[in-house]
Amino acid sequence: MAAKRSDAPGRKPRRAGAKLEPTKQPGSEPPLSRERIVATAVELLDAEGVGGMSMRRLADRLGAGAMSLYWHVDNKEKVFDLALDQVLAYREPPQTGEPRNWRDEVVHMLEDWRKSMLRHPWSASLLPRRALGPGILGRLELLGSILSRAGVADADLNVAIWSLWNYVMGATITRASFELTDDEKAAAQQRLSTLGERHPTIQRTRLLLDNDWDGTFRKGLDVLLDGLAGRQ
Amino acid sequence: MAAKRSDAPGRKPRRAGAKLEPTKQPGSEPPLSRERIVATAVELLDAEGVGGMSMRRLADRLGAGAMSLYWHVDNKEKVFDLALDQVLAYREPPQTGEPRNWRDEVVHMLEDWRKSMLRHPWSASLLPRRALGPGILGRLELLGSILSRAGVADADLNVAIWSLWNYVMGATITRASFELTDDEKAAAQQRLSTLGERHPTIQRTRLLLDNDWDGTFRKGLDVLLDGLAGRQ
DNA sequence: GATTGACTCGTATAGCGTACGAGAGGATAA
DNA sequence: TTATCCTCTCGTACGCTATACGAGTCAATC
Repeated sequence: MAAKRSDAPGRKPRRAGAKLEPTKQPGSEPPLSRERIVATAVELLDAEGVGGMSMRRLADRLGAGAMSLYWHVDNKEKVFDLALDQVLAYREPPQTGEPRNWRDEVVHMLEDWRKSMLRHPWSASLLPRRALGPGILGRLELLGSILSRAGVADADLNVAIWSLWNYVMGATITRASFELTDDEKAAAQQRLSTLGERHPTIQRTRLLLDNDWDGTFRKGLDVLLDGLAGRQ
Repeated sequence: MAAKRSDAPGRKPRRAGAKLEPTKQPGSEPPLSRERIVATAVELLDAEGVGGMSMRRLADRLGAGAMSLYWHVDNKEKVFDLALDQVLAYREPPQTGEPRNWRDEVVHMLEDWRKSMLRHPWSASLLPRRALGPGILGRLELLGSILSRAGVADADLNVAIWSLWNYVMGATITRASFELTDDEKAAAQQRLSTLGERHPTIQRTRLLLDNDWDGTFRKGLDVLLDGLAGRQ
């Protein structure tokens, strides 16, 4: 009887013996594993987007049967969670010795966060399903520790962390969802001039036509950090 | 031959004559229309969530065949877009005569925005698919005009608008995705204490256990507005 | 009366997530 | 050596999905 593999947290799924690989056909795939499934899911998501990621197609890419995946992973939702957390994890930079000031540190980490997500645009649309994996937790911890070292009082720390998180997530999701608009930009332009009298302000400032996403992100982040800095 | 109804922007789908209803069976449904489809989709989404909203079930609720919907609506994606924009539209308050200061105005509008979305939690997870419907555009215009009247220079206006938008969207999406956590809270608590040594800061500040979402939202918004105000 | 256009919907196709249970194959116990 | 067990794979099947296609209904118009 195939008892579903338990989900105990510390479990290592590798074979006990772990001598040499079972050597199926030479040139065949390595054995399935949660890690390989997640890595391949990220590839598939990158290539085909959220809609193109099906368990069958994922299994195909892995050279396995669709149902084999379910031994390693509860369900499709779980695959999404794992892929998302993997993408969001912070790979600490080599830590060049000089200690930056806290603002630069925060900006660097948050810009990296945003960049990581934009490199995998599907991650933005997956985010709304909560997934507090180790990757996200690691980022939050790092952010909190920087701010704390910078002198933010514990009583204000949660507000500071969540404000920055909210800003980054909102900016990234917005940016990612506006990604594929090139022919749509013409339509937006047209619609905007049509609706100009109803929307004079955003037409005047060309809000929807501004392309400097990175600059706008950075400037808004500065505004937020100004507000935080003024609080101490 | 059933030529698909065109999507020209100004079109009014109603019957030309529009005398009295075709009087099918007494007590039967009113005729299909885009408006009725969207309204019912919102109901269905409220009741069953994103996963429970299928074209068949929507058609059932409307007392129609599934394929009938496609005369009024391009595809399921479009239904989502329309439902989202409907929920996000700003129903201007009765406008009590006294003109508030700009900060209160901004806060009021943004809190209403957030509340509108949290009333329909699925809207947060739908947001990442861009949908620049009239509802969202109306909000953006209003926000821009308030800020402009408050003295924000045109050169800074886009950054201000996007910063606030980003913050609200991030906060709302985060909040909505953490919604259903009651038994999970125990798990989070446990995991947090287990991982306490790896995440000392967020454990100390009880980041994940803080329940005062509304207060945190408001405080963070104040931080951001402080930053904006200090810029003039 | 004939024609047209707006609208409804039955049927069918291709795909989906995943429950179920059989079975392969190595490890262990007898 | 044989029997048992555990881990892992996967073929089949079920119920569901979005939607393409085309036939059919009915009111308005010519």
